[in-house]
Amino acid sequence: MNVENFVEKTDTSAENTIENMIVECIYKAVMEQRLAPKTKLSEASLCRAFDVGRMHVRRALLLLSSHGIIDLHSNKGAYIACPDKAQANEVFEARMLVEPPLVRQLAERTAPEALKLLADHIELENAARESQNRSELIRLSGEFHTKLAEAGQNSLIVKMMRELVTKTSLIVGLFGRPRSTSCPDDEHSNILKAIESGDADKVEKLVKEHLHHIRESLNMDIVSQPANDLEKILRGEP
Amino acid sequence: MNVENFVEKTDTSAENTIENMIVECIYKAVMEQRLAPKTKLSEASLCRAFDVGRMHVRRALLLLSSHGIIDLHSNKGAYIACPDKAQANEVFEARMLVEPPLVRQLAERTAPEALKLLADHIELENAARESQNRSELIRLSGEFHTKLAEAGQNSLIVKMMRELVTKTSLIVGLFGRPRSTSCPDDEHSNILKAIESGDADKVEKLVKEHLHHIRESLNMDIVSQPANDLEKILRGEP
DNA sequence: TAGGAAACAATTGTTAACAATCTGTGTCAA
DNA sequence: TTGACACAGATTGTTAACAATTGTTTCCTA
Repeated sequence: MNVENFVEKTDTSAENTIENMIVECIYKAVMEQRLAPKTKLSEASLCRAFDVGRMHVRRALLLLSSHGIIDLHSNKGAYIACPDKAQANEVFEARMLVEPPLVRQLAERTAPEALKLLADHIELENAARESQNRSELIRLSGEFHTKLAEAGQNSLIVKMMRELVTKTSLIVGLFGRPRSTSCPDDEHSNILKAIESGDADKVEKLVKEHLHHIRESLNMDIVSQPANDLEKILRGEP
Repeated sequence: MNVENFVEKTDTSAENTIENMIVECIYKAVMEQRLAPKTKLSEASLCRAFDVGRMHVRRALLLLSSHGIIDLHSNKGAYIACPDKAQANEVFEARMLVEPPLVRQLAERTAPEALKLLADHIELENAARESQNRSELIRLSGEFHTKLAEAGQNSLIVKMMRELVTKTSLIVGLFGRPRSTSCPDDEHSNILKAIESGDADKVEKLVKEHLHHIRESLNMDIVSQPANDLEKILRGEP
């Protein structure tokens, strides 16, 4: 039997663990702004929601906190992260640092298949926009930037972009105008066109502008930080 | 009493947890190349080493694996990551993407205090080089790049650089010439000078060259990947 | 009635026992 | 000698009970 060759078949970094499943679900919920900052994620409720033991939930929470998506307060529980102005600025600074060279590299050399995936993704965005599926559109708008990273074929960059984009979702939810989606309508399409035309300077400029637009659509000076106690007083949130 | 203001004094993201302590120690050991790739980190031995319960060890291992520093094999244990050629290339690609814009930004605007810290660090490197303290020099050489990120004041970038630099340590340990330290002697000093002189183009070029030098000092085609069983057969490693 | 202490409930943190899996060794038969 | 099989030991994965902390309610007193 040639079983030897298949050792580690199900094993090697399959990442199909329960913990990762929970993490993925919460990432997605945050991306769709269905989980707002400061929302409490109690262990018991997560156990029920995913029908798993407390151990897996706690491990998932640890991972999420190490990614900065939630905050773990000792003896008090896990809460969706609520970035303040300074942290929001850090996220945008990091994106301004990483994304321009990333797309520049894409313009210089990218496989046609990767470009096709990006084009398909933009179609999904358009469809969601037309069907007025807001949460879907919000998620897809963010994911476009993750897809850009995926086109770059570097799993480390992809991972970092996923974190940054997810945090951006939190920030837009906090500081954005009520009905705004994080990305202006046709800018993604223009970015893709610039990549396809191989114009590195142009795409770098477009991406910088795009990030600026997102940032400028926010008002970080608002007290949007829902005052912990006030919130509880006004509405009876569990 | 104005106790209200001091709520969360000891709490807010203090990060002084046992898990983080363990993670820090292992990071440091990897940076000093005292923990070689494929080294097994059994739960029991870590419990003894740090004198903590198994729970904390397991949580620390989970964090390390999510950072890509160790690999967790189901039911088999935790092993220091052993990057293959492809993964090593990803690390260098990511650094080539992030570090040039990072130092460019430093050249454009950096507080004098931050530059002082970098100069002090280079002094430490020189001292370690002269006193032939190899493991210290290896760690400091890597940490210089982390300090560059710290000078940029962005905790997200710092975190990413720490991961990248630590993985670079693993890679250099695997593919590097036996006695080489990861960074050529005086290049750090030249980089700092270029930052101080505010010459963004020059420092970007120097950093790119620096990364190229590190990469070129490696031979990734060697079978350095210590065959799992061979290693155990030849030496009686615990 | 307001303030505060005490009991209670709910939630998180920790430990220890148990279950499942893997590793290595020794025996036996071909 | 080689291979298969079974058993024992060690290691990891899981569960459940227990401890500790927080938050809330109740009740008593000034």
